[in-house]
Parts: sequence; C-alpha cells; structure tokens
Amino acid sequence: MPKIVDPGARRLEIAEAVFRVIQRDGLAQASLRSVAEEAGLAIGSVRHYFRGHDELIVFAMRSLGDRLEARLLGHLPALLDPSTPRSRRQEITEELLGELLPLTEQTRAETDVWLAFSAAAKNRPDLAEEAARMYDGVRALVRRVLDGANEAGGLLEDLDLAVETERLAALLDGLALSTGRTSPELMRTVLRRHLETLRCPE
Amino acid sequence: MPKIVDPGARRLEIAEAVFRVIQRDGLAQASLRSVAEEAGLAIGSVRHYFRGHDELIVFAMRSLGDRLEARLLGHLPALLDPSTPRSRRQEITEELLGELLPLTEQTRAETDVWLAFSAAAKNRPDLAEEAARMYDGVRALVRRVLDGANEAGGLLEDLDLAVETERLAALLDGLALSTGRTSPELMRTVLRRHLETLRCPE
DNA sequence: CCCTTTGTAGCATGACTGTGCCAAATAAAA
DNA sequence: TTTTATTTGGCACAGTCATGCTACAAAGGG
Repeated sequence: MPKIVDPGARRLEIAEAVFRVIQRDGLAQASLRSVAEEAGLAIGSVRHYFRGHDELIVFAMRSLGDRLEARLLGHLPALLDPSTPRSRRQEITEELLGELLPLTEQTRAETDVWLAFSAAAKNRPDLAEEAARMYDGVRALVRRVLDGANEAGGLLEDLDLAVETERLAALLDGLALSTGRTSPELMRTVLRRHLETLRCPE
Repeated sequence: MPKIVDPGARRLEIAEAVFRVIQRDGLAQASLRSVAEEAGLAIGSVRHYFRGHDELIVFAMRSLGDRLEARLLGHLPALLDPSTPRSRRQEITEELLGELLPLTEQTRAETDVWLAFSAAAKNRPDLAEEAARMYDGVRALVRRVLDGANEAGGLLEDLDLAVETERLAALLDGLALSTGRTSPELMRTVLRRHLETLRCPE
C-alpha cells in the first residue's frame, strides 16, 4: 500500500506542533493551517489524521496530560520504597513536585500550554473533561506524596491531609501561573519553604 | 449637540458587556459584534468609543484591574488602624484576601475573566503590561497585609516575608484557578489554615 | 500489469472577523 | 430656524477559518 507510516506516531508529531504554536502564539492561533505549517505538512495531511480541529486540540491536550502523568509517576516508586532514607525522600519530593513548575525550558513550555488549555476549558465541555482529569490527577498525586510522608512519620501530626493536599496543589498551580514574573529560584525556595512547614521537627 | 452621553460611563458599560461575553463564551468569542449585541448597541456605536478591537479588550482588562484594586484597598484602612483588635484583624484579613477567590457569583465572574486575560497576556504584549500590573498589585497588597500583621506582633518570628508573600499570593492564584472544582468552603478552609500557620501561637 | 488501500494535497464554500468609510439621526448652539 | 458637532448605524471589503469534497501519488497484493 502507500508509504508505511505509524499513525499514532504521526498524531504525536502533530500534537507537538500544536504545543509549539500555542507556546509561541497562543491557543487562538492554533488553527489547522498554522499547525500544519509548523509540522511541515499540508493541511490535508493533518486532516487525514484528525477528524477536525476540535479533535486535534482535544488530542493535543490529552497527550500533554499523558506525558506529564508518565513523568510524575516515574518519580513515585523511589518515594514509596520504605528503604529510601529520609533525606533522600525530601529531595525526591522536591524534584517530583518541581516537575509541575516552570523551572526549565521544558517544564515552562508545558505549564504555559497547560494554562492555555485550562483557560479554554472553562468554556468548552470537551476540553473540560480533560482539564478535570489533570486536576484530579494532580490532587491524587499530591495526596499520595503526603500520605507516604505521613506513614513514614515525616509529617507534623494532626494535619488534615485533605486540606493540606488542596493547599499544596493550589500553591503549585499558582506558581505555575506566574511564569515569567516569579523567578525559578524563588519558586524553588517557596516550594521548599512550604514543605518545611509540613515536616515534623525531627 | 446630540444625545448627552458620558463617554467614560459608556465605555464602562461596554466593558461590562465584554466581561459577560468572556465569562459565558470565552475571550475568543469577545468580538466587536458579540460585545455590541451583548451591550444592546450597534457595532458602529461600540467602535465610536473604541478605536478598535484591541483597545476594547485592553480597556476592559484595565478596568477590571481598577475595580479589583478599589475593592481591595477599601479593606486596608481598618487593617492598618493600630486600634483594631487582633481578633477583628483576622476576620478582615480573611475577607480581604477572600476577595481574590471565587467565593461568590461576583468574585467568581471576576476570577474567571481575570484568568482569561492572564492566559491571553502570555502572547500579547499589550495585555502583558496590564497583567504585570495586577501581578505586582496583588504581591504588594499581600506584602502590606503581612507587614501590618508582623508589626502588630501577630506573626511568627524569623519569617522571610518576601518568600511568604510569594507563597500566599501563589496560593490565592492557584485557588482562583480551580473554579468549579474546589468548593468555596474548601477554599475558605485552605486560606484560613494557611493564615493559621503564619500566626504566632498567642 | 492492474487494483486497492493509504497518504498527500488542495480547491470551493460559507461563516465570521476587524476595519475603512459613509450616511443618517439627534440635539444643543447660533 | 439654521448650523454643527456628536452619536448611531451599517455597508463593503479583505482576511482567516473549518470543512466537504475531489484528485493524485505511492506501494504492496493479485
């Protein structure tokens, strides 16, 4: 038959073009035409892999969520391993949660695109579904981190973990929102400070 | 001459129509036509008061910033008054910072529109200017609140107020971001809890 | 060699947009 | 009443958009 091409890989390539366009020009500019040009394809080719514009955007948002989820879960085993020493746990926790902050070029691009998606989701039911998945995913992850630290005896007693989960997740979201104004160094300091306030003295 | 109309008031009326359209359908739908219809005017009338679409959106964003600033500063005198008792200070602080959260229909509308503007500002220099003003304004306000509490002896000692300002401001931003998922009650609880952790024991 | 399937490309259409420009209505001033 | 500046209304154009549809190229099976 024709040129052998892996459709899944193609779709991911196109999704990456979507990310680049959104980061550079904003979600409103991520039309089929501009995405096709960014991907080095003809508009007809893009439409061969996606039913239409909506499906393209939803797929891009979903694959961003998948990518983030995979990276975050990669940090989790070391954290849940009971044999990991406490000092190392602190480092891992900061690294893991730092993945959600715009500290590097890579994560800055991700948070900017994620912000564009989240804002758009407020008025678009199809995106809202995926936005809710990200929201729940981040809360669930933060909760697991806090639970793990708690069981290891690393947290202050009498914490309401439901409240602390929301507090920490909101803090991360808020920092992600201030890309370009708050320096990465300050973000790190703020995150570290917040975790300090949760940890038990010894 | 013609109908006596206060241009400033008219511009504000139109800006409010912009807010309603953005909250209902998103910033991308806030075209001259849809805004004119929402305001009950002809498109030509709207264009009489604004040079073009860009100026309309920038003006709307600026007036939202002005409105928020005025409301927030209204709470400040009571807080800075040395004769205000400590228990009352706590209430006022919560009320003041709560203005930045989507707790009521009114403030929810404001935070949603503000989010739309903030996201758009990432790729639009004209909006970025106003977004930076809001960012700085919120930080400055939070800083004043913390400074005031500190001077009144209400805070833990040895706090790095620059870090704490950013931490609290980011928390507020993050909560504002999760409109529709996190309940107003939980938001209040999280804010109260955060303030507790800053207050000195007595 | 032909045929079928898959990928690539793009034309045509209708909808929506911002804006330049013009005309009418209005009401205060002369 | 006449004049005149302001306000209101909208036509017309060029641009961009998503999408239905068609056409062609490529490559492996018969």
